[in-house]
Amino acid sequence: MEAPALRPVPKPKRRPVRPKRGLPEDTRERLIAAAAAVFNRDGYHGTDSNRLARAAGYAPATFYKHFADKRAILLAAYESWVTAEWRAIGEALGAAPTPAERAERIVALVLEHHRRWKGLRASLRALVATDPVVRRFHRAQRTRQLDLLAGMRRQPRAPSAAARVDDALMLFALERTLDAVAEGETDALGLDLDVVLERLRGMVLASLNPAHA
Amino acid sequence: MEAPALRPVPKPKRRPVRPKRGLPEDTRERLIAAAAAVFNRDGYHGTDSNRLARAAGYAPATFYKHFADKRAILLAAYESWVTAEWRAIGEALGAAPTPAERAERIVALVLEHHRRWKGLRASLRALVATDPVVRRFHRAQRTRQLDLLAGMRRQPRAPSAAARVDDALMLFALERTLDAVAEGETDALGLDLDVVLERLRGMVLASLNPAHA
Amino acid sequence: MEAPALRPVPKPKRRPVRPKRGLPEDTRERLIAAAAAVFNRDGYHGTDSNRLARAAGYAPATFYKHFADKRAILLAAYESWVTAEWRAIGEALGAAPTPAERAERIVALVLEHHRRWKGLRASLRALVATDPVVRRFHRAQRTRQLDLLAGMRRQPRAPSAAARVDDALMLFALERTLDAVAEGETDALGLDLDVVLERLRGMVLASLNPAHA
Amino acid sequence: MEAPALRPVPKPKRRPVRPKRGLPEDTRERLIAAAAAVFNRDGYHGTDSNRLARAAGYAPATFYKHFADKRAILLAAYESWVTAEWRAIGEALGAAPTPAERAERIVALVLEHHRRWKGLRASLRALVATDPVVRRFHRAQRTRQLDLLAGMRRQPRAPSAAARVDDALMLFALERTLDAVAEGETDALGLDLDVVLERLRGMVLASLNPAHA
DNA sequence: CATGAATGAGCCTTCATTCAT
DNA sequence: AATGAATGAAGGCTCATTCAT
Repeated sequence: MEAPALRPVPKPKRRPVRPKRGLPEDTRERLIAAAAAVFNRDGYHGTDSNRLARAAGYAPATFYKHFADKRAILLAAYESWVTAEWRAIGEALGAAPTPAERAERIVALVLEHHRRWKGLRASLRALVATDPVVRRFHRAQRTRQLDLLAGMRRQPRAPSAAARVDDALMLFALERTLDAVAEGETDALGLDLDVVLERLRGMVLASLNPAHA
Repeated sequence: MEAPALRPVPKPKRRPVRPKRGLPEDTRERLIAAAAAVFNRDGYHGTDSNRLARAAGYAPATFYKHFADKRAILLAAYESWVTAEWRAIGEALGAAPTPAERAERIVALVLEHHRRWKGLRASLRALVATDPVVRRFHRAQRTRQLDLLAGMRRQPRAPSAAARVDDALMLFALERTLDAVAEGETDALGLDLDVVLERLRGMVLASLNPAHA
Repeated sequence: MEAPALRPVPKPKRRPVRPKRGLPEDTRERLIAAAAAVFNRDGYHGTDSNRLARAAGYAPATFYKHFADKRAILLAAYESWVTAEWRAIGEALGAAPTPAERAERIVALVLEHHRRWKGLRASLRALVATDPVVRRFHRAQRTRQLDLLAGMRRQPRAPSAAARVDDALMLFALERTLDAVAEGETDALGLDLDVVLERLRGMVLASLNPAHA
Repeated sequence: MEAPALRPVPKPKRRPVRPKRGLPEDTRERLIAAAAAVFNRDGYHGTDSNRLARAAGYAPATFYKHFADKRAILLAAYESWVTAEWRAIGEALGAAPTPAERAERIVALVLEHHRRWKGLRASLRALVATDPVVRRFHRAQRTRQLDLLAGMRRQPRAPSAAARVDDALMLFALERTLDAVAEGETDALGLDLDVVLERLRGMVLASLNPAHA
């Protein structure tokens, strides 16, 4: 599936132009895009399916023609989000020749993504913590992410168990820290952003380039 | 405030004995303990205030005599949880002579706590992500935690900005990883638990003992 | 259970006096009485649980404190109805010395009941036809009714299979015909009410007094 | 109007072949046949007009090109049902020389019809009880049925009021009892089917042949 | 201090029906 | 003639919270 445009819309509130009678796929993508924006702004527990439909310019019933329930659209929005992030990283890496540059790009892009989708990520974490289905989905993404990371490494020899642990721990730390940065937690703790990012770049580089470690 | 007994109760469901008319402070603590247990089992959004009250043996209205709202009791349970964890760590450290032993104790204790209070922590993360008041409270705890950690270090010279960043990053990584362990995420990813814990011990030791790094 | 007052209330529509804070049993009976009246007036599919609650002077949530769903209150109303009818018949029979008088009383009382609760009975039939749980309940009532009828007979010797069939067929015919009378179907067909009732009395009498047949 | 094929279809669920663009009359009959089958299976309140249309291989809007609303198609299905039953009875009577054989045929055929269209009849009863328009329609059918029955009698002398009452009561009893048989109510009451049918045959015979009574 | 019956607002979901193609 | 995406109104049910006792 092509990822729908994941850009936060600036509080539509009033009904946007009615996109009456579009292709189902377009409707679905409009719903996903609107839901991502609304979740990002109001949180999963802060909206309801009627509002999600209205935000995309549709009536309540239209929502249920495309998604079984609120959770289903959250998963769809999550998938879009992951796809968009990975595509961005993939593109950036193609243009970065040295491992150091790649590490820098990764940190920068992930931070940007976490910043832009701060609220959506928060809702996601809330549901991963709470909802078994969302948790399953989340773990599948994580597995793919680990595999991708293994493939990025310079000398992909037989991947040792320890290497996979290191990758996973790096991902946990990277993600958790950049969420903290995005949400202002590091600021609140008085941490210097440049130092934080420098450390993260080091972590990512060490992970991509384990020979030098 | 003394932390109330934070032990997960195994599905009370049936009304416990009514402690009718005790000291207000006792009532409050019973409510907190019951709420912690119920949040841990069913999640914050998985219960309601009536059930919290009943789980402690009180009527709905009694709940509101002691807490302004549902969030307030979550915060109280959170505070209890943090207090209990820190007290346990403090006690354990007193009995651990070498930095390596201290690191080991810390990892073991935090893991045990995260395992036991898996559900409560999940709810907490959900609300930190969502609710500004909970977030503020959470940051205050984090600040205290950072200060505590700085105090634990062998040579508490002038704490550099970089050192505080390292501490914070270590805490993020430790906490995030042990949540993953507690929730079975590392198992699902096929990671070897011993290796994971070994790495974490290394991280904590390096943090306690920066001179050796 | 004492049967609540089953008297059709004349269109309350506007909220009656709030019976705030009564005994649960009183509330339950008020809800049942109001539901019986509303079902009788608007039909089962013509109301909703919110309206049933309001008709009894309560808020929607109160309804669900006493009944699991709309069907549950229909069953309760049905039970009240049956209980009331049987009690009336029992009382009338006590005062009727001869079988002929008893037959007359039975026909008259059942007709009166069917007339008064025409709409409720219609809803009941609709649900018996449609809902397995209501059907089960209905059959249980019918069984009791058959047993009662057998007990009324003059010489209760070994009840033959054929006698039970005759009783059942009599009940089917009596009930169906009196529903037709109550709903105006016999009028619409141009049938003479006196003749209809005369025939029914004959049927009932033959059933009570099989020796003479 | 020719009665459309009234045969219970075994759970179409998946869209049947699209008969796109046929004669309007064909479309109408396909819709009626599908609706009869679906009402019979799921009940009037257990489906919606979209499903009825899809079951016949059409789109929702097509339904409303042929029927004013959901009730209209129920009435059409009802009419088909009655027509089919009467035709079957008419045919069977032509081949039955003696009154006793005729009575037997009538009971057997009506039972078969009630068994096959159990669910449709249940919905019908529900709506007759509830909806004035359906009730009117139902009474018109009943009047025709009474007239037919009067015509069947051996010596159609001046039809007395009492005779018409007897006919109507017989019809009520026959129909009600055979519904009970079809729905398993008589089984649930432990009634012997042979005895029940024997009694009904006697009733019908007495009605056809009043001179012998 | 504790009660528990009662609540209003609102969420999730469905359905009979329409309209632009 | 047929379509099918779209809909507004409403129904069933829950929950955080209150108030008379």
